[in-house]
Amino acid sequence: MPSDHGVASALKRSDLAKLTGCNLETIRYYEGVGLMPDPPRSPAGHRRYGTAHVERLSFIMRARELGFTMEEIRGLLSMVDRGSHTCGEVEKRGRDHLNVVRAKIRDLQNIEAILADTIAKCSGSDAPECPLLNVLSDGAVAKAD
Amino acid sequence: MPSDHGVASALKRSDLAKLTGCNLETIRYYEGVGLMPDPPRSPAGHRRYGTAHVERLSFIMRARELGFTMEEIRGLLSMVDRGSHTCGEVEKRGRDHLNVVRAKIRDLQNIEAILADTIAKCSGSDAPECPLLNVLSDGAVAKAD
DNA sequence: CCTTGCTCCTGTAGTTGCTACAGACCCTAT
DNA sequence: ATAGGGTCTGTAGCAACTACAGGAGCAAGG
Repeated sequence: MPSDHGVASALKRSDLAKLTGCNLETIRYYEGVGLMPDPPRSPAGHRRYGTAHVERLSFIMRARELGFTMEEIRGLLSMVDRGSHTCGEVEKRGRDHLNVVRAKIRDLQNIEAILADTIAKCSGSDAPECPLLNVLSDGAVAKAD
Repeated sequence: MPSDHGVASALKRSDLAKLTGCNLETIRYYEGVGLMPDPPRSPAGHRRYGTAHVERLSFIMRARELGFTMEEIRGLLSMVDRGSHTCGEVEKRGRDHLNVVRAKIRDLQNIEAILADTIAKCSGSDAPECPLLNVLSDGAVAKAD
């Protein structure tokens, strides 16, 4: 049985990584940039984590999955840390992010439409003439008329 | 009238930037990474561009607008440079890229749905209780039932 | 002719969000 | 005791640029 040096529910960095699905190195990175607190250390200097760390990193991971940037996550966390957050405040940040997500979707859908339309006109043959190359060379976006 | 040191249709880097909409520094970057050729120089070492450069950079800019990565653009350009490209080959690269674009759209639409559903449940009030924070804390994605 | 102010040159560092390595420690099991 | 892992640190790398510092050139006004 491994000693835990008296630290309650002491998890190693690799344990935290497995529990949260976060990359091992990324944990150290988040500590460096201040998203995660510096954890207590074992006498040999090894990081020891508890349930609070698991919860915080899980929060970060889920925010990441929703596409929040690190700055946005930092903002959300500091609101929660201050303990003075309101649903209205959080909602506003969520809405702002949603708008960014929707803008990205629109951009990608534009690209998708142009690519799909253009590729649909490709012969796929061994000829050098190619509608997609024409679009790239001339900027002419073929109309579907 | 500024001398052009005998270089036909000699454009300065800033001219090329304006003509193509490319950032000034990015031109130098593209030369460094080999997307653009090293241009001829004036006696004082200043870059001098011609219409071929304008066309190549325009090609790159349009590919960029369509979301092609630099490696994809490099591939397209080298096919054209070899002069041995076929429509089938170009179409395949276009299709591969289209698949990537569509995957990104799907990912973002998932995010959008979760965010929109969750935010719709926010009271927007001064209460600390917040559906969005709950999702981030628990991973519970609210159902619209 | 000379200065003023802009452009251009180079190399390098910063951005975002990680990821991966090298080389040194430490810990566990046999 | 020693072999193998895991952990520690600092640092470099990725995409794809962007920006800056410090020096040189160049065109025009006085």
